[in-house]
This record gives sequence, structure tokens and C-alpha cells, in this order.
Amino acid sequence: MKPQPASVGRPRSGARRLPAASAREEILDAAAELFAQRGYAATSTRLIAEAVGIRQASLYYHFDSKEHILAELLEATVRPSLDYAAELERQGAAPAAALHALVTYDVGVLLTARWNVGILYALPEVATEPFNRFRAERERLRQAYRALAAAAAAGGGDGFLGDLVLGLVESVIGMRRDLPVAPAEQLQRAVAAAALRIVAADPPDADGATAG
Amino acid sequence: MKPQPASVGRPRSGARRLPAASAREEILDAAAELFAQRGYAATSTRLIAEAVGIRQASLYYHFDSKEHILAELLEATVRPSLDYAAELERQGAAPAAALHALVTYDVGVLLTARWNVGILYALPEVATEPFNRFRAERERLRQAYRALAAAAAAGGGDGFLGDLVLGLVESVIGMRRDLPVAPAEQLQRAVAAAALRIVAADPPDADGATAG
DNA sequence: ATTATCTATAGATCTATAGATAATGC
DNA sequence: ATTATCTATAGATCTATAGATAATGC
Repeated sequence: MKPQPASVGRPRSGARRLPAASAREEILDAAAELFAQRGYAATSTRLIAEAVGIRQASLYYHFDSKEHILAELLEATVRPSLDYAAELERQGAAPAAALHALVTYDVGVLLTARWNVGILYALPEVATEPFNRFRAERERLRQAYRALAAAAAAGGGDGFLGDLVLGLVESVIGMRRDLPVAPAEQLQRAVAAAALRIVAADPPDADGATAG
Repeated sequence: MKPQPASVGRPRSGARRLPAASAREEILDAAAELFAQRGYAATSTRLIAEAVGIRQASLYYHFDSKEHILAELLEATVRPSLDYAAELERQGAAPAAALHALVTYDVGVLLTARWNVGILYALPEVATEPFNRFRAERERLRQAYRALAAAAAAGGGDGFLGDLVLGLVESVIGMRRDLPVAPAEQLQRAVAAAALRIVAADPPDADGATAG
């Protein structure tokens, strides 16, 4: 969403998708919508270009390949949660409160993103090389959940409490897709409360002071 | 896995994939492996045929289209859980015990299937017409979870407790894919216990009598 | 001169159909 | 005669590259 200079370069054939955004951001936005709705492999570069209002070949001025578009989308969607987890750790919040806060934040991100990009996490394509960095970051988020869940757990836990909590958090992706309306705040509260019940910790007082 | 007659029809170019199975079953098995590993759209009919040991065009003697192959795979994977839910209802088991049993069963199915076909539930392609029957059956399973969760819930629940439990159950799909080894029995117990904690019900005595 | 687009296209697919053929069954 | 395969192919894609062109910037 940079200022956007008047208009350099040859004019487009179609109207802009997002007049306030750079071409690069328009492409990412269109790709996010189409990848999430129709799947990555089923979305052609032509379709993305049409949604942006440019010709198919013009995509390659901004991205080296279709895979690079997906990689950028994926990395941009884990990073906020990962940053937030790091911030919580820096603050040294109590485990249960921190877990509650992270779950609330993460569910919020998944539900309020402009497109339901969380769906893309499950794509088999993501197992390949161009997505190594994304997968590494996602593993770090998983580790954060494991650490918090283990620390918050009353009875020590089975060893994959954190994985279960992460799974619970990401289940909102499917709910957003399959169910008529998923009310964000209500679902955030429900999932955070359920996460604490999974680790069998008492909920933090009232509205989880750390959950900003 | 029908008896399989000696060998009618023109011989194959390659060796059989599953000598004991019918051609139709071989195709479904190969497609399940490839769809789960590489994605539906990214798996060509040629690739499926190669895995079976026949020519690409020969697939069409057994299936009308690639979509029909996926539809059959999907329907075959929800049906056992749906049948089991119906059986539990018929038996009139106590809600908490029934929920524990259904979760245990469902997790077992997802983890021990020959291929991780649960991944296919999330495919965007599934939103289209050829998969209407599958989606309807999956909704019925969701309803079963909702009914059991609401009945088992101590405090009434938020309204989507059942959806959260279903999400928790299906999170084992991602664990099976991303984590080195997912020990089935251990995970079944952990998920079932977590499900009961989510609905805030006491766990059934010892090993959930109904969980056959 | 630089930038961001355009047109045109190579080369590699991919799905599904048509019709031939090599087995067994009767 | 029936069955289950095969070969060949039509027609429709799809990704990425090459090189032209229409703007602004200096």
C-alpha cells in the first residue's frame, strides 16, 4: 500500500484491481483469492492476470514464477503470529495467559484475513523446495505452541498437547470455509477457552490481560 | 478385493499394482496415494495410470472422469465414521461415552488408512457439483459431532463445541503428514481425552466401554 | 533512459474419445 | 461375444521467454 506514483510504464489493458496498491500487491491479492477458492494447481497464471487486469505474461515482470507468488503469500501469513509469539516470550507472560493470548491472536488472523489463505497451508505443493523457508517458520510456530502448552499443562501432558492446540486453532480455517458465518470475536473466545481446557489449565481472569 | 477371475481382456503393458485387487480398486489406490501426496489438480491421469501399470486412456474404461475417481475416494472415507455414529446413536450410549468412542474411532480411521486421504477433504475442488453427495455426508457427520458435544457439555456450550471437536479430530491429518511418526493408539487416546476436556465433561471410566 | 506493460509464441503438457486388438467364455 | 486393454490423436490448455511499445523521468 505504498503511495503509488502517477503512472509509469505502458498502460494496462484493463482497470486496476486495487487502485491504491502496487502491481505486486494486486497480484498477491488476486492470487490469494483464487488459490484459496479454486486451489493452487487449478488456478492458471492467466486467471490471476485477468483478475488483476493485466496480460498473463506481465505477471513475470513482478514474480519469477507461479511458485514464488505462493511462497510470498504463505510467508506473509505465518509471520504475524510468529512475531506475536516471540513478543509474548519476550514479555515473559505466564504460560496459560500467553497460550490464551496466542490462540486468540492466531484465530483472529486466520478469520479476518481478506482471503482465507490458511487453506493454503495444507497444499501438497508446499512440501517442495521453494517453500522451505515457509515450512521452517511454521515449524517455529508449532514449537511455540508446544512450549506454551507444556508449560501451561497441569499434569505435564502427553507430549503433543501443543500440536493438538495448533490443530484446534487451524480448524477455524475449515469453519470459515464451510459454515455460513463465523463470527470472529465469539470464535476467538471459544477456541482460546477450549485450548486452555485441553491443557487442563484454569482460564486467565476475565479477558486475558495479555491478549491485546 | 473380490476373488478376481483369471484374466479376461487384453493383457496390460505393465505389472499389476495390487495383484489381489480389481482394476478399479487398483486405480482408487493409486489415485489416493498421488492425490494425497501431490494434490488432485497436480496429479495427471497419466500419472495415475503409470502407477497402476496401464495406459492413460484405459482409466476411462473404469471411470467416467478424473472427478469421479476423487468422488468415490471421498465418499468411501467418510462412510465408516458416519455408520459408526449411527450405530452409537442406535445403541443410545451416554453422550460423553459416545463422543469419546466416536472420536477414538474417527482418529483411528484417519491415521490407519493406507493413504492419508483425509487431506482430500480440504481440496477446493470439493466445493463443486460432482462432490455434492460427499459434502452432504460430511455435514451429517458434523451434525453427529454437534449433537454429541451439546449433549455431553456440562454448561451447555457455545454452539460450536461440536465443530471444535471435529476440527480437533481432523487435525491428526496434518500431524500424520507433517510429523515423523504419529503413533495411532496414543494419539487416539490423547485426542479423545482432549475432546472431553473441550466439552468439559468427565472422562468415561477407564477405557470408554463403548469404544469398540 | 527507465519502467511496466503489451503481443506473439515455443514447447510441453493434459483430458477424453475413437477405434483396434488380444485375451477368455460360450 | 465379451471384456479389458492398447495405440493414436483432437483440441484445449498451460508456463515462461523474447522482443516490441507506450507511458513517465531527466
